[in-house]
Amino acid sequence: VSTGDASPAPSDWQATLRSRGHRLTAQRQLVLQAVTELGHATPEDVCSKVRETAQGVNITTVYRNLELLEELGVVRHVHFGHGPSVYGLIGDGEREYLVCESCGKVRAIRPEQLDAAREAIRDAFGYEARFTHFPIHGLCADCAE
Amino acid sequence: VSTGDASPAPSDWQATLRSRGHRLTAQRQLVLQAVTELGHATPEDVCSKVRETAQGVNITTVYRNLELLEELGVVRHVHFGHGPSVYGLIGDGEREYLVCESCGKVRAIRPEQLDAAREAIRDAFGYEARFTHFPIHGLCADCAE
DNA sequence: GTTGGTGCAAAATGTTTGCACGGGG
DNA sequence: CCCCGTGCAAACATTTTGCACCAAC
Repeated sequence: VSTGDASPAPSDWQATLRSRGHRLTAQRQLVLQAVTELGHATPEDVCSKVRETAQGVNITTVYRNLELLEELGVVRHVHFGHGPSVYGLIGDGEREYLVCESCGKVRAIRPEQLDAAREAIRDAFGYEARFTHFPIHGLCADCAE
Repeated sequence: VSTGDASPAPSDWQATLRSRGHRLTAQRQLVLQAVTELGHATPEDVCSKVRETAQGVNITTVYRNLELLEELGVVRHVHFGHGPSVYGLIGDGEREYLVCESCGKVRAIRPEQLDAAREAIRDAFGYEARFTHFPIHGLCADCAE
């Protein structure tokens, strides 16, 4: 392979799809394209984006395709607060998140930046912490003053 | 005062309630009693428990009283996963939580047990992390093997 | 031509709101 | 006797499910 990437290559997901007996549909491609272009998006956001290209697409289809793409390891969802899930590309690696409880600002970081914290948690509790699905909540530097 | 407690004393919330123009009702007391007895409970759980004593109580009333008791600093809610919020007493101090993504087990810990992790996060990002509202997710020792 | 995918409607789930009545202070 | 709290119904927001039809392969 030319890329040293651990996650599926940009079009490899289509092969995985097929090997599992799934089909390649326009909606499926549009949902992935929407997530790619939007960066972080709710199912509602994705649906709106998809409809710019294909009018009749139903939100149900968006939910079903986001779920499938997540199973394939192409996208993942995060819970930033009380609202809807937010989907994003995995692409060149996972991200973990810091969310400020006061100003709501979200900061995406690379997992290795949290290794010290993860180690402290592992040492104390034997837990291997992951902040990809539920982010770290707290007060950011600006709000903590 | 006889207790050195930072949070309101066991019956002090009633005074705070009154000072804010609220009233002491049977439902209000029963909701708090239910949370106390259940330890960790969803609004649905609390409602069922309350109905063991007073049949006609509506879940709306439970939601409204949980919200009020939270404003008063008597209870708080946590999000353990995709389901409903879970309420608990604050009583003798806050708790923070570790939730295993694999087996679903929840471990409650005292905030100071996470001080090393909190310090690592503060050093790296200037964030003051709180795991009271959204817990730490990951793999517990048993599931990480 | 199979059988998986889609659209639509409806249900399920968790929570909030509007409103008239009743009870706490 | 005022007005906060309650019960009830309905709305709301997010996600899931059932089913007939359509389209990918």
